[in-house]
Amino acid sequence: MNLVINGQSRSFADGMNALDIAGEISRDLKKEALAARLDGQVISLVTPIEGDHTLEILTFADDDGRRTLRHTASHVLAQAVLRLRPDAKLAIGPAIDSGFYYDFDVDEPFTPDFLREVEKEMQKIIKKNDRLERFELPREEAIAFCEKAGQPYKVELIRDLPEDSVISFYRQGDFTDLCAGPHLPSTGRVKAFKLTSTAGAYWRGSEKNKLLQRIYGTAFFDKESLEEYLRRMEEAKKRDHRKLGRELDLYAIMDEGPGFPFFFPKGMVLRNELEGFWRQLHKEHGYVECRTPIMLNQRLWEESGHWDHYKENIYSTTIDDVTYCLKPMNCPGGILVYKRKNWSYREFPLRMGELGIVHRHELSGALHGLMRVRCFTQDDAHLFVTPEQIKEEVIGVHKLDDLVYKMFGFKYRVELSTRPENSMGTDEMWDQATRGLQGALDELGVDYTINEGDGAFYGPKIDYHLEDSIGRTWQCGTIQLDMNMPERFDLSYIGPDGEKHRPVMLHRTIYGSIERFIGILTEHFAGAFPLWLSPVQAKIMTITNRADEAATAIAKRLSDAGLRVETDLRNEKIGFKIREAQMEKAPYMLVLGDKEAENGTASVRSRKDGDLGAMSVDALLEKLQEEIRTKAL
RNA sequence: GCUGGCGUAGCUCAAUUGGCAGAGCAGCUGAUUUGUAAUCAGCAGGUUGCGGGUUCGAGUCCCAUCGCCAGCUCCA
Repeated sequence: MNLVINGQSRSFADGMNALDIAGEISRDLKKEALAARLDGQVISLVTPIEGDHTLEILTFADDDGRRTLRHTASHVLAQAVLRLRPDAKLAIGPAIDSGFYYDFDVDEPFTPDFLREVEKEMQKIIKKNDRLERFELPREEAIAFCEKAGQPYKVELIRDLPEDSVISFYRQGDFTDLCAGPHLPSTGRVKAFKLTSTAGAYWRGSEKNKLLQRIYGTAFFDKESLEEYLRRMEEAKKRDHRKLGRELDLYAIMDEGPGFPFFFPKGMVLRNELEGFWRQLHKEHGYVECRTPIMLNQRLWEESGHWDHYKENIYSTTIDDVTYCLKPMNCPGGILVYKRKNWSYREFPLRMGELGIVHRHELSGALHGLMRVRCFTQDDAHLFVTPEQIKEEVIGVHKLDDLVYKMFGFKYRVELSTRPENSMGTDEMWDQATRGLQGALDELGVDYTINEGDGAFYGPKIDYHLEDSIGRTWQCGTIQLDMNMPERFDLSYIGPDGEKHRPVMLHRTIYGSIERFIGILTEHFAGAFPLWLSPVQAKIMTITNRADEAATAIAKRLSDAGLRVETDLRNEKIGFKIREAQMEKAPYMLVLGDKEAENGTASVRSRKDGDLGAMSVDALLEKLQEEIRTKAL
């Protein structure tokens, strides 16, 4: 047979497997091989190959290679748990980005001590190095096999497979599991793993189903990589925005208001800078701004459909027999602003922004620092457009998102979410709206994944996800296409034909929520914000109190020029002052002693580059202002 | 909301089988006038989340409740 491997064509004997072939290429590759990709399909290293194909040997560096290793690790985990708890019922056990998990139905929840026992049992299984053998069964036999094994969840999984699907199992020693594969050739190839945590998880992800016990773990190709990963996770925890928010005196959430963040003076600087930039950017891109009340009567929310679809998340209060709702979204308010007058197509697209404060009663267990709160400010905007303008406007919003995220150095992931079950509107509207969003993404050549059934109740949406310090992703920007609200509120504009037409509404955010975005920013920069965002941009410190006057003068000069400065005139050693300023992550430290006081300079120290030497105040001011103007990272 | 874990000084953490609530940092006071990541000394700081209970005695054990953490669910 002829195989093209990494672009090179070679001949091998028919029936050889990828592991043998890797061995012929190099001894190292054979050691590192985890799976193979044959004509694009991932296969096991021990699957015999015949005929002419394109083959790739997959190592840990490849997503599918990594997944194969971790998937096998999850089987080893399940095997170990079954040995220790023979009555455990197996649910599912996939590889995930950070490792793997397995869900079990057990009477007693797992404890941390039990995890250590499971790890020991896994070591034994790995040491024994059992082969993983694949076999297939016809549907009815597969069901009978799982019923006999006392595995009802597996039976349910098989019943849900399409009639004609191949049902495969993997056996390793005393353990067999329903699984599509592929897997490593034997358990001994799982060399470096760790069980990291336990958690409850609902069967098939629905809270209506039984709560199962999940064990999370991770696995790497070698011990060093595993330890490196665990070390990195420890480091990342130091960047947790909840910790930095307190240490840097930016913001906090107190027991008195779960999910309702406080912003301290320094945190307010971040908010104000972000909002100021937002206003400037939107002005440049043809947006106008409005503000709508944070509380409006219940009738409005009934009319908009929020009462039916979102009631359990709405805070309300009744006064004078009228129920008022704290707005969970800005759109109905924006719609009232639109409806105040008649519109011509000539005024379209109408782009109306609002930094809107919304309240949502999120489940207590879902709250997470600034990332998920119960009160937040959306950098919202509603675009009222003609159907013909949809694509162009979506493209325009995407470009704004891209510009903002890139400016901060964020990588982002795009998802297109389609019609959910509990939704309003006709199939036709949804089709048209979804096609509109998809068409714009395709035209832009954006990579995106489709999230079936995850749209808003009034329309499909494009979501932008950003990562936190430990790799969890959070939705920030969103573009939602809405043909329902205009219908419900009977919105119209006058077209070129002089007739009334229905506008299409786009709801969109870029930061998503100022609070969440600040959380992400804090973690992204580990609290060392770029100069333009830094709460204190320059800290001016004296060596002796003979320099106090010069320090105060420089502080005034910089402050008058619009910079945020603080002075440290305390009678302390300069090393001590620098240490504090460095820990406060002040981007610039200006040291003033007798020399500087005499010749009117400042010794400049940068947070990241250390001592930069003496500079005149003019030169310094110019340098800082340039850095702020360009929003340098 | 659910499952599990955890709540001790502003922060990070101690406190033996139930037996006198403690340390470092931060804070305050005093001394020190110092050249690029910690000067020294002293003082103060607590209804151990809140409420019940068991006990001669509870930070420690039990119940309830609030909050936090991880995950699930949900979502900007």
